[in-house]
Parts: sequence; structure tokens; C-alpha cells
Amino acid sequence: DTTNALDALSQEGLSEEPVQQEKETMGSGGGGTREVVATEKKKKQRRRKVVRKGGDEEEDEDEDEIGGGCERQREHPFIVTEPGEVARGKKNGLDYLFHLYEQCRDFLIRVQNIAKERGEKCPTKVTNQVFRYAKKVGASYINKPKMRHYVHCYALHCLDEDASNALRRAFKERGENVGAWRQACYKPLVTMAARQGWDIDGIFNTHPRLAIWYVPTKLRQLCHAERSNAAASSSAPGAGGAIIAHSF
Amino acid sequence: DTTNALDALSQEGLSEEPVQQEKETMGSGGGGTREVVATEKKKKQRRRKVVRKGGDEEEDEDEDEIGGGCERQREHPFIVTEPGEVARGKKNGLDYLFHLYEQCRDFLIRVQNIAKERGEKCPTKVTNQVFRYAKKVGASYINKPKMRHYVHCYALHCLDEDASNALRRAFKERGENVGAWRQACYKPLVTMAARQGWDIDGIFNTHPRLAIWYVPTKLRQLCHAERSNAAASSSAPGAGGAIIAHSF
DNA sequence: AGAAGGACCAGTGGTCCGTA
DNA sequence: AGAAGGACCAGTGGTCCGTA
Repeated sequence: DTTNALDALSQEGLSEEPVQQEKETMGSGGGGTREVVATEKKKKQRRRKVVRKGGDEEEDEDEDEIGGGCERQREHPFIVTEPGEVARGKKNGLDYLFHLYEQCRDFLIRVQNIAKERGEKCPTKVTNQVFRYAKKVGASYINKPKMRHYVHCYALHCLDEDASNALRRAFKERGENVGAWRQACYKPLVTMAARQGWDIDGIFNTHPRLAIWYVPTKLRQLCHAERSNAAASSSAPGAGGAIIAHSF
Repeated sequence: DTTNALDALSQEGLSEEPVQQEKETMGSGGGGTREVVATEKKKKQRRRKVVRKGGDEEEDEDEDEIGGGCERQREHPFIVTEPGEVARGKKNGLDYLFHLYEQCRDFLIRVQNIAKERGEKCPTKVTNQVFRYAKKVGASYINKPKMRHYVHCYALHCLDEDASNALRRAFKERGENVGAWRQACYKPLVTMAARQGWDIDGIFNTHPRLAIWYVPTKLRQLCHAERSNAAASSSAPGAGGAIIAHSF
């Protein structure tokens, strides 16, 4: 439906970075491990196999060549754009971002139809299987970390397009970066949840285009924190049920 | 509600077997691996750490002692019983089996309430988390392989109690074992699915006590096979839409 | 033989952090 | 600095098969 029209929103061409090659470092004991301070509970360990272009191999000197076999491409970064505005330069706009969510929905529907056809388990959410399918059919610009990262921004766009549009205009005008805009998308969603009995899962599941997305952990945590906050305020003497948003 | 009344259905005492102790065999290469012929696709490898009672240790000679610290207990096996009938001897009846499903439902509800309290993700199905909870609160007789094994039997009990009861009486009379009864539970479910557009997921999800259980893979496959079968028959010249159950 | 369940494994949800 | 995404990891769904 809107799929092809919006494809034009993506800038042609992609950012480039050198392809990495993996070298096995299995069984090398504790070397290369790194302590990570976990924000909660346990600490984790993470081992990474990271190697630059092999020093022994012949390699192309020209980093600017286009279509070279040795370049890994990544999408242009997002910038805050107004509704309808196409990003200039090596950037992508927010209409394009939201369009990616619609594409994932389309891929999910196809995966569901295949599963029904085969009599297999049918996913109700955008799962790893859907991301794999997207890759398989050539939509390599769709990946899980990116989609999960901006889910709540898409949620606001779905649930209150006017508020979403107003936020985009305000943040563009102030010259804020994408990260700041993304952070700001949480607050109106928490306010909506407050009005609906703090049922953020219910809010997602009631909306046909949003129901296929997992509620982001951080949004869930913010809602929970605010609910506790509101409950404490309303039970405090003289607070009279007012909602005070200390955590923002 | 019915929980305590039905607890009496379980035979007191449990079957006994020696406790096993694990010995680490990490890093011992390919020793102990065993080829398994997979029924589909790939072959799998499975490594098991299995050790009998340590030969060096002092051990109790008396295998019959009750409450000995070195006995692992497992539930009595099920036998086919009529509705309302309590199994005699070291056996459990089918009312007790179905009661375990109700207990799991109760545990799920408690896990859900805890999750909601904490603002965490709330399971809608009986998941590993629920089985862990059951173990934690002392219901060690509940475990995942057992519950998954008999889900479709419980489904029939939920969806058509009369048919389920009739099947139990018939199989008891014929002196069939639990395995045979369990196999026979598939057919009436497939017939029900045929009547409802082959939507076995819909059938499960519509029933309040069944909706919390995953549809068993085998039941799903049987429904799919029968649907294909029925479609082929009805499109064959002169078959006139009759459903012919070749696969049973 | 028939059956209960510990323990395994492929693929999941979630996101960190090496990368540019 | 701000951002995209490969790749990791703890815990899942599913059930095999060593056990008695």
C-alpha cells in the first residue's frame, strides 16, 4: 500500500566501512576478556573476536571506490525531521524510520502466511524469524538492534500522531540530535499509560500495528517507576492524588 | 477451589530410585558422544554425564528403607482410570493427571501476579519460569516433559469431557496401557479441528483453561496432515468432500 | 516391555560494545 | 561526540534417551 511510495524517502547509497574478517581465537583462555559493570545484578563477561583487515593480504588502497567488494555498508544515520520532510545528505529521516516498522509488519504477515500454509507455529510478534526473513529477501537494512532501539518512538507515532509530530518539530527546531528526540519519546507514552491504568502491554496490544512489537524493557520500567511514584504521592498526606513525575 | 480436594487422588509415597551424582567430564573431547538418528533433517549429538553411586563411597545396602537420604524419588506411573476412580497400588490415576494441569494454571496465575506487581513481562503461557516456580514452592512432582507429554489428553478433557470420559472407560475396559490411551486422544481432537476450519490454535486459545498451554507439535502436525488429506479427497473427482482419515 | 524426567540443544529475546 | 549493527549470552521451548 504505502510501501513503495515511502521507499523514496531513503537516501540512495549507503555509508561505507571496511569489511571485517573473523579470526578464530577459540580456546585461548581468559585472554581478551573484559569486565563489564552491569547496571543490575550480575556481572557479565564478553569475549570478542575482532580482527582488522589481514596485514598479510593484498588490499585496496582506495577507500572511496564505490561498489568495491571489500566494503561493508551501513545505513545512514537518522536525523530529526519534520513529518513529510526528506533528509538531505547522507542522512535518513524519521518518516523513513517509521516506514521500516511498516515493512517489518509486512514481513511478519508473509512469515505468518508461510507458517499457516505449512501447519507450523505462527508468530504473533516480530521475532528473530522475521528479521531472518527480511535479510533473506534482501532487506539487509532491517536489523533487530535498530528496530528494538526505536520501538517506543514508533509507538508514539502510532498512538498519538499529533503529539509525535509536535515533538519532532520541536526537537528539529531546537537542533537536538536523534538520541535526545528518542529519549523524549518516553515521557508522553508514560503519561498515556498513567491514564489507562498503567497497562502498557494493553496499550500496545490494543493497537493493530503496535501489537506485533514487544514492549521495550525501558518503557516498561519507566511506567512501573512512575506508577510507584504516583501511588506514593497519592497516599502521602495532602498530596491528593496528584501525579508528580520526579523521575524525569 | 478444587485443589485440595483432588490432592487426595495422588497415592501417598513415591517410587524410589538411587540418587545420581554428577561428575564433571568437561573438555574430554569426543569421548562419550553418541550418534542419534534424527527423524528429520539434521543429526544431533548428545553427550551425557552419567555416573552411578560412587564405588569408593560407603553406601547403604538397604534399598527398601524409607526416607533414606540417598534415594531419588519419582512419581508413580499413570494408569488408565475411569472418571472418579482412584488408582490403587503404586499408580496414579487420570483425574490426578488432569489435576496437575490445574495446579500449573494456579502456579502461572501466581507468577503472573508477581510479574505485574514488579512491572515485569507477564507470561501468558505455562513457561519454564512457571515450572521453576512449581519446583521452588515444593511441587517437585510437576515437570516440563511430563506436562508437555499429556497436554493433548488434558485438551480433550477440557473440550469434550464426555468424549474424554468415554475414551477412558473404553480403554480401561480393554486393559490398554496409558501410552495407548494417550495416542487415542489425538483423533477426537483432529476431528474437532476439522469441524472448526482446522484452527487448532484457535481451539486452544478460545478455551480459558487450555489457552495457557502451547499446542503440542504432534497435534499440530496431525491436523495439518489431515487437512491436506481432506483437501486432496474433496478435490478428487467423485470424492464429494468426504473426509477420509488415511493417516490413522 | 511401559513410563517418568534429567538434561541436552537449536534457536530466542535482548542489548552490549567494538566500530567508524 | 553520536550512531548503526554484528555478535554475544542467559534463559526458552522442545523432547531425547539414559534410567529403572
